[in-house]
Amino acid sequence: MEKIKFVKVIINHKSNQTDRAYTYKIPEKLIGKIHIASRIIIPFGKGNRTIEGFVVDIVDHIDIDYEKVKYVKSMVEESDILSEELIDLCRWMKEKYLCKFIDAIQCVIPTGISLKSKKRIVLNKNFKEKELSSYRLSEKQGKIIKLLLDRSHVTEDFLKKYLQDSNINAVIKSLEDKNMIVVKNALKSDVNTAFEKKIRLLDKEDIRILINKVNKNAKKQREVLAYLLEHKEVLWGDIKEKMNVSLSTIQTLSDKGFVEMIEVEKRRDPYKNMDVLSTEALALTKEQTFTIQQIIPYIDKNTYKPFLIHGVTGSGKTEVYMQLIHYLFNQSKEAIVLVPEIALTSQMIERFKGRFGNNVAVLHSKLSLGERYDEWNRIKNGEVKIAVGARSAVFAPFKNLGMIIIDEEHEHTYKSDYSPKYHAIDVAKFRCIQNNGVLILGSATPSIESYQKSLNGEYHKIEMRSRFNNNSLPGMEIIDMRKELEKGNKSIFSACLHEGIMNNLKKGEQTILFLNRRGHSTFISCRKCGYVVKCPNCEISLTYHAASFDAVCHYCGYTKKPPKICPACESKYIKYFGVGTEKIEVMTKKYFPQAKVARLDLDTTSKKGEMDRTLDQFKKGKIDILIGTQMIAKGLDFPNVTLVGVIAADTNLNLPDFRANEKTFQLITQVAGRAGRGEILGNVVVQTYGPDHFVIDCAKDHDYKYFYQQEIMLRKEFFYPPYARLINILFTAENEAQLIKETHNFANMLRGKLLECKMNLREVLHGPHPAPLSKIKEKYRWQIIIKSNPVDQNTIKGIINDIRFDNRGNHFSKDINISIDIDPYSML
DNA sequence: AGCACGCCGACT
DNA sequence: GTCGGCGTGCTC
Repeated sequence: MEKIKFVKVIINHKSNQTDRAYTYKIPEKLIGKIHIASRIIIPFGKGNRTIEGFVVDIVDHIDIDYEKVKYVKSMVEESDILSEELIDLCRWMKEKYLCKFIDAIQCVIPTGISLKSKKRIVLNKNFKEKELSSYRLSEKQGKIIKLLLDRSHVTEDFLKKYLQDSNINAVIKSLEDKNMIVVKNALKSDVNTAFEKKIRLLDKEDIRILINKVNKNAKKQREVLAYLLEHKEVLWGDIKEKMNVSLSTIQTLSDKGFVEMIEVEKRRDPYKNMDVLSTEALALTKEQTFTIQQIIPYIDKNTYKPFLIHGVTGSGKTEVYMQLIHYLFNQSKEAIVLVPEIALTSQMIERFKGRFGNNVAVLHSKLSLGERYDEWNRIKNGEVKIAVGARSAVFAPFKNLGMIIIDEEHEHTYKSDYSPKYHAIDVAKFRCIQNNGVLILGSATPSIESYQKSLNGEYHKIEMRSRFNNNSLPGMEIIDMRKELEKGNKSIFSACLHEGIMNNLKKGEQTILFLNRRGHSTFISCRKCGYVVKCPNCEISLTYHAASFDAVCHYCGYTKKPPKICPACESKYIKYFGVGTEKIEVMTKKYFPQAKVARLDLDTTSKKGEMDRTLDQFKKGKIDILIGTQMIAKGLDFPNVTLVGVIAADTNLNLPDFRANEKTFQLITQVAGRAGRGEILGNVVVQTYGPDHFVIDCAKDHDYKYFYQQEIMLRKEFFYPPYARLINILFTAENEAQLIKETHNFANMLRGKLLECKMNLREVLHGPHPAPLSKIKEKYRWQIIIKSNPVDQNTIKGIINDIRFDNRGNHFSKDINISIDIDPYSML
């Protein structure tokens, strides 16, 4: 007799209490079919409701009561969406980020694919309409029955919308108890494979003879046959458009046995309308060749090897990436290319599609569920060899992964905001080790952590110092805005920047103005009593948007008209302070009425395609001055831009954030890189109130190394990463008093256990205290920050987990949400 | 998540 | 004395 085997299953419930592997028996019919990573359906709970689960292990014996163990019900039709490699990755993520196993799985599989139980409600066959009056029904019950008398069924989701109530379980149950309705449960995913019709010629006999068999009057049928003669098979959508035929024509031909209609899987292609310029490999500079030569041996060797390419903007990193990938192809291995965000993605995608055509799949959040799913499937099925995308593309399910490239590796977008708060570099490293792949991090301004690793040998460092056309880096001018004020210039433009813009307008060259704050005025305040207009849901000040005359909360979107009279002291001296991009736009139009001005920030790009439209206009020279936030700092490559103005370089410099210097240096360097990418030398004007700060100084001289030396000393002195490792535990709740109590409770337990481990409390534990954003969307936020020696972090993670789950009789209220961020990007 | 169990207030 | 409210605890 064959040994009965058991599977360990992670079930698809996002509850802390079900975050463990459940054991199931494998029914005979599934033995040999189920393997690790299979997606299966299992009965769960008292009513044996069916839910989705993922096999994480297969074992021979178990240590729980055999009778208690249930059988696996079936396998999901699309069962192999995960692989053993990815399950291992999830297990690692669970440990590393202290998240639930299922959260890690959700992160790795495409959104929308997981099965949700959807209730379908129909009338009970035994229920007679004429007896309706004999039931005493509540208003809601009556509404549901009335609805069901009109239609065959309703779904739970529909009912929720119809009754405008998300809590409808009770009312459904009550009708079920009265035997009036029947509830059917079905597991469904939000995203499905799309199909389309394909028409194919059945070549039984010579087609020319066939055509003559068709009635001469049936002109359309003959046309279709003639077309098919040439093309053999054709998609219904295509032929419909081209020849204006109706489905009945095809149906007739099919009935006659001339053609057949088959359903084929359809790939929704998000870029089908993109006309890409196909490119050939460019001739390489010496430096590029040298870079590639250093990496290729490791591709050949088939071992894990991480590289940091420190290359100035315009040094031609992308061409290096593409040629490396081309080399990888010869080894029939696949590559993932990560880019920070969507603004950058489109230029990168264009270049990759241009070079590699249909071998590229694209993954990012702006795609629809269906599009993303299909792109993911193209990767899964080996139809493509390259995945280009944002953070989550690091999970691309390639079978033979050879390389992961992370461009602009210092970008904060590689760190996830949602649980698990993973960092794409960590995940990429893990995947490359698993697959013996090459990891390539590229940046002009590497993160302090990465650069340190490249100095201590953990990463192989490669430098690219010269710009592609041998252009020099743009000249930087630092303007002390305090001196401007002394000279009587109260405008937001220094004399120097003003003159530069004027000159550019005369010469017909373009200008970019950068400010990292959107809106018109960043806060509204009473000059008499100091009252500041704040969001009632979030503890932050509202930003004034002049276009709509609204005061808007940038965290929750709360909007109201700004007060004309101070609500606190009833004075009329309400003033608008702080400058945002919207105000810059207004001022620019005022000072340079002859210029064509456009603005790019979150407010102007919320409409789909708006961003590409503006950038296209800019590219065509229809815009003289482009104003924007972060999103114009990165990647844009316009040769006619010869002047970049940084309106206020130090907005972030004085924030209580250990990464403030790093962020500022990176931002100035990046924005500066937008200037002088063409034939003409570029110029950058940086306005600041603190021109002596070493960050400004280093940025001016394009001196990353000196910046690094200064900054790493500060990190050491104040015990910050990479010398320390951070953990941020964020507690949120609506009830502030309870939140504070529970947070302190947690901190006390933590303190006790840390003492047991002989940790230096003063150094390690910070807080609890209100989070820098102490209230967002009606929820109060408190946090505990743990700063430790890198070697101690695992111990501390263990302690946190113990407190979270092992505290029987001392548990934390369900009303309090605990979110753990391991190695947070910043403390803000 | 969702379902059963169990303990308190409003009603027949 | 019972119906039903939802707080609590468990699901292989």
